[in-house]
Amino acid sequence: MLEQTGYLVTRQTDCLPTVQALVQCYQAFEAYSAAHVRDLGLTPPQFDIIATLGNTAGMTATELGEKTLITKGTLTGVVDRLSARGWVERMAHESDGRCQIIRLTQAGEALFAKVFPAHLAHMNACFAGVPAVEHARWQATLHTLKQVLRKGAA
Amino acid sequence: MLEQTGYLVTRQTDCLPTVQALVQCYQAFEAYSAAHVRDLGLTPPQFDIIATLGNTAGMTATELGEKTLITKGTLTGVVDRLSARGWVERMAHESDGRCQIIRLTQAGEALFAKVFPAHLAHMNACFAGVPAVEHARWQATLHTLKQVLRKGAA
DNA sequence: TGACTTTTGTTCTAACACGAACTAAATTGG
DNA sequence: CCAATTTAGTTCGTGTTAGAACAAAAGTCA
Repeated sequence: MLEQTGYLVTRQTDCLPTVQALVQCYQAFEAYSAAHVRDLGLTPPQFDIIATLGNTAGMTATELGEKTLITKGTLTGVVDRLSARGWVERMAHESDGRCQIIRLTQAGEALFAKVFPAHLAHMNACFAGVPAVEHARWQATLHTLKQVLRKGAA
Repeated sequence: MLEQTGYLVTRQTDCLPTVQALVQCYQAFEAYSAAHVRDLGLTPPQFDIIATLGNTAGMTATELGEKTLITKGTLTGVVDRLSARGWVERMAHESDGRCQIIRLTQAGEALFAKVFPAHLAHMNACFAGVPAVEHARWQATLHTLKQVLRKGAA
């Protein structure tokens, strides 16, 4: 059946190999990155939040969720656990009673100063010897592909 | 401090933009794909398993886990739920008492025949008008990047 | 001002994720 | 042939995930 459609409909390039390559690529990254984050004593979302709050004066939960792509329902729990360990704190917003500012504590800043450079070095080690030109090519390709996927979602 | 290292050590290209582009690209795919899978009444892991078992005579849980990249501990639960809905069944392995064969039931085959082509079409719609050459470029780039990330993990 | 709407964050449910501990079945070595 | 090891799958604990329902605070507009 499928073989006979070629001359009737526009031949559709199969996107499966592309999608599979993307998924496998991402999973390779995730495996490499998450293992190290775990060694640092954090979960990937926890690391994301510490990294996002580092070197800032804090931000609202909504803003933090947008930057880390963590939905608000999930964010509550993750922030709860980070707060319980004394790394972040919630503060009332000065003018908007609905908002709260989430920011690193002193201990959180210390943790950030320790784990962020360490993880960056771990990631860079993976890319040792890769020229900047290659990075530029990768980024261009990934941005194009991202646009295609976002366009489809609209 | 960081600005002064340039002449002492090999200049290290920052991999962060590349990694961020990969993550954003994957999340764009995931959002687009998962929304449709959910509309089909399945979760992404459930769809993965149905798709993997389709057009096969079944396979062991270990094999299924390797193909879908679902950890064995997680797989038990996902298969439990699919089994409860009557889409897959567990069968004893003929020679190895530790193994079991997991395969689609009749209802599972019917589900596969319905949802797999539908989801493939949904994905292909996203890539309408993209020439095969572009797909080839994307796949080559993603494979290269995957190799880099896997090499680091070794 | 006061009803309507939007925004913010929490809570809830169902499901997934991973590693570790565990049982049972096979395999290996001596 | 039997003890030690490996492999297959389940169970368990902790944490993440999305979406939906919810309450409180702001904002809108007549």
